[in-house]
Amino acid sequence: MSALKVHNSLTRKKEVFTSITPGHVGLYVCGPTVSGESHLGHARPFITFDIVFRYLQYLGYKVRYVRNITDAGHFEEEGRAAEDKISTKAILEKLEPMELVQKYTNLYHWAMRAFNNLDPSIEPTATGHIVEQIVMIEKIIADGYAYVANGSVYFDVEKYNTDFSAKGMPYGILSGRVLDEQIDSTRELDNQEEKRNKADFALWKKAPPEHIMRWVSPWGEGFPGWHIECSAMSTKYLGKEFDIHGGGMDLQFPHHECEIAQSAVCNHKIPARYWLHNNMITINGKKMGKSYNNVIKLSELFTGTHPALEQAYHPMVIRFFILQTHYRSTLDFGNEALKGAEKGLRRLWEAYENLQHLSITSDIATDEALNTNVLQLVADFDTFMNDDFNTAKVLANMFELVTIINGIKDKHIAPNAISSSTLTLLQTKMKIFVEEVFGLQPLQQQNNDKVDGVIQLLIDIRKQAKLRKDYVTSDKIRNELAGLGIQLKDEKDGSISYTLA
RNA sequence: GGUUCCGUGGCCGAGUGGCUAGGCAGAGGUCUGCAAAACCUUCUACAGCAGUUCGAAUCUGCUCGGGACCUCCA
Repeated sequence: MSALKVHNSLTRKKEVFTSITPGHVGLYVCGPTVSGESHLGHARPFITFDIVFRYLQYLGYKVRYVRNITDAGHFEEEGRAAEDKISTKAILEKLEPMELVQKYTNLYHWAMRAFNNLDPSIEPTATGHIVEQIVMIEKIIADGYAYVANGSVYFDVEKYNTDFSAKGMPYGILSGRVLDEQIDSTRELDNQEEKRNKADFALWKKAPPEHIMRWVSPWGEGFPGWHIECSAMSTKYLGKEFDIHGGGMDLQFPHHECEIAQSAVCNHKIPARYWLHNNMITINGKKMGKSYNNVIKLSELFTGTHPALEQAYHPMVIRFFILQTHYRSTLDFGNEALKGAEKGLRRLWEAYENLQHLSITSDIATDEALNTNVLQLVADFDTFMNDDFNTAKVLANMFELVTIINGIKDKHIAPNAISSSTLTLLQTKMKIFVEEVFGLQPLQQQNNDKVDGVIQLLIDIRKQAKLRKDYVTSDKIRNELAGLGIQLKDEKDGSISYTLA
């Protein structure tokens, strides 16, 4: 079997993946900031790296998957007036930050479960690691790469760049930026005057009196900077150097660049060997993001309650939609595309279920070419996934197999065209890739025995009506069941099956 | 302005030199009492121009168009 290759943003090349510790993989992915509800754009990295997590396990690795929750910082709740935060009301009327954080963490977990994303091995919170962050900042100050200014601490990017360029780790190594070029282009920010250099970034921010999230530190009351939590937590749980760091492309600069700088000072190494970045979901060609005011929240997506949505979309449709594209490409949202994904997924799933019920007794294939073709299509699942997780190509192969599966079921293809061992392999591999690697689930609920009994009864009545040529009755049964979302299908052999919408 | 990516048929998308992915939609057909489903066949492509090459969607240059990052952002 071919070796797994991944596109490493650090080297801008596709590289063979080898883990630091044989048999084990350390995977860190930047999780959500829980100051608001997750939207479709957020779904992409979590589904993308869920596939990475699942596939690495399929390859036999024991994976420690760390995905943080950012619950510290300068937060404002969506739609809540800013003055709430600085009010002097009784404590129960005030916005309690951990209450806000809890609310959105719960919503986030709800969405992750709906997508059938596996739980990460460790889900550390920034607020739970204030001490680790402070220790790390102290180390950076002690080494001379950070300075205190008016209760805040800033990272000295210029000094870092000078010293660490000599060690092969210039600031900008990940994003391909040259420090000198960007100094002029950095815009004005708050408290800019505290920084020695515009490119410097905060490790610790002094909390103004009205700020409600604050912790005691050697530099006074404040809260951690935007990048330090990931460095502190990835080091704690995965070590000074680990295998894969993932996240959205928009995090490449400055977030991941800053992480590298912080960790390099403390641990003398670039923290991760492979940096994987997923591309954005766009809407009308523009990135979905809160600054563009074009986000569709996951709850809106699942219920169809957003002006841009023509209908509700099942979480599995979203998952499938995302898998149809390679993770490094942008993916454009649209109702037509989502509806197409829904239909495609239904077709795939139905054939997948039918496949599990097929049986072939002969181990001699009567159609050698078809048999070979099936074996190749299945073998390529691994080949394509090993090529930087090309889920789109795997799905294309699956759909070619769908046609063959349906052909055998409908007897367009001879029952013994493929051998029983080929069928068994097909059944096994499809199950592994559809359910375990891709994490897909059926759109409809599992059939309930009682409901099934009722429907079978109606099917029998309809059959009898048809024999009498009483099409009024048979069509009534068919049409009214269809109205309830139950679709009857007359099979080639005269039997009738049904699907629930 | 700096860095960088992209432009594939009605829609979403795969694809880095030759073997025209795939899904959805459209058209015709088979099956069916009629449908649906399924299956078979089929129409729309590689932004434009020039170049390299026996041969380019794929390499090079230019033009046009769009995006991302440089600020919280998946």
